[in-house]
Amino acid sequence: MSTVQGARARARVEVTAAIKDEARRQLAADGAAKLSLRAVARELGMVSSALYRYFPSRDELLTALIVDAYDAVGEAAEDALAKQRTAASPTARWIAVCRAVRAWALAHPHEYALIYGSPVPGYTAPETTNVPASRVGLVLISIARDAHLGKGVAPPKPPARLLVDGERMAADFAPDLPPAVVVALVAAWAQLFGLISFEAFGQFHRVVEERDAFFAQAAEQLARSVGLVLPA
Amino acid sequence: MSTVQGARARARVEVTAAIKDEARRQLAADGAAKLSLRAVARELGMVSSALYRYFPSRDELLTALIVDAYDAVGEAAEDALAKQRTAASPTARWIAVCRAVRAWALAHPHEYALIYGSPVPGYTAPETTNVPASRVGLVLISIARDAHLGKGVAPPKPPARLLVDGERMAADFAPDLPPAVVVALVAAWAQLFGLISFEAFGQFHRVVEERDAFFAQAAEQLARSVGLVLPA
DNA sequence: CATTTAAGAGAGCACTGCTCTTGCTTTGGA
DNA sequence: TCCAAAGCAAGAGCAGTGCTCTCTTAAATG
Repeated sequence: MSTVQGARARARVEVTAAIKDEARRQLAADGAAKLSLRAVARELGMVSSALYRYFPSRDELLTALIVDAYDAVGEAAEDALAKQRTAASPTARWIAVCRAVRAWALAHPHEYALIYGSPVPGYTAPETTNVPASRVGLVLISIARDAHLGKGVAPPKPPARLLVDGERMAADFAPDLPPAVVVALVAAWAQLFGLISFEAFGQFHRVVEERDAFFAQAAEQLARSVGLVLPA
Repeated sequence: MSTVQGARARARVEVTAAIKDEARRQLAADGAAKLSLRAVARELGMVSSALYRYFPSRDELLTALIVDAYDAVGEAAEDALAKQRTAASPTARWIAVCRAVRAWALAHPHEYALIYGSPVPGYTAPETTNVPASRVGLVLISIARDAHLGKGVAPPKPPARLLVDGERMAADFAPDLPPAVVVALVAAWAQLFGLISFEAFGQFHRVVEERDAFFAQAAEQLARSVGLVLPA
């Protein structure tokens, strides 16, 4: 697919990309609330109505940016893992991935807010975001799987009803992981983004100063909570 | 203070309250992005320019709602603690407070998003929000203090630079707590809101179904991470 | 009672998302 | 090759927004 179609089609993907780029620029500068279709069009030298040939509404443009943002964090996480895949211990890999996600968030706070802050559009995230949204989670799962194939400290056993959830999730994502580990992983996943969100959204202002060290410490504790053993 | 001033002054506080109430209604209905000064004024039977006698801008109105929301969660947490103060173990109190905060968030998702989601206004939260914003944190600290005055499992020792942060925070909020515990508390605080935010913002959609049990399990793990011992 | 003060009403500015109609250009089939 | 069909840009226009003025009326103060 994407064979050499007519020049018209190529122009279309270029304009589409230009719109997204300019929108991302404005997003990074002023935040999602102030992203204006008219301003994007103005900056691109076209009239606002022309932009509707490419994105049927402002929310659709935002959705496109959301998908791109999910892919960007996901890629950051996957790259961090790839760089450490063979050498380091599972715990070191876990911490490296956590660090990478945090670094991306702090470097792109508005894009981060778009995906992990309050949902901006009419409350329902489109289905197209589901796959890119799970990339970071899958990276974390893969680290835990590698670790638990060897030895690993089992997390505390959850009650039976929760284990049902854990089994279903394990069936979907990691058939060889014990359900209790999957449950702990999901919790760690949410907690990781709690740490990052508080830092990115300014909740640590005048509270935590040594943020790198603080985050490293917390990421280590998260690794422990999913049963990864610490290097001596 | 607040002595019986003229009837005009009383009308002012009443109108101010009515504006905030209507704004809160619209916030709960459609979210912060769609909160409109003109719509609030319209609903109250006044003209939009009159509203500016009470709030100098839309952001100031939002700030007032933010302060109220912080106070509401804070009160929910304090009430939950008060109900269990004498009877239950520190761990049970911790979980009760966590549950109360979560319940408030799920009951008022838009107000929750206002304070723990992406920062809406021009990036700087006013200083007036600082005190109400710390109420939940103070409740968590007080539970840990009660527990650690007796016995408690010390969290892993952070590196020296981080301990400096911990000592400063301890000096501010809990002089009798070991710095390492304070550091762990702040991490648990952020992680708690990570769990709640993911649930409130729909990130657990089609992932976690047994959310009550899941949250209880995670809250228990958080208690453990700050050194609270579990009841046998 | 006179005067200062506060509040509401209304018009208006600059902006937004979005729709509709009007022309122009590229495209693909006869 | 020509011609209809489709894609695209432009412009006007609608309804809505935050916010700022001016004007008038009602209350509080001296």
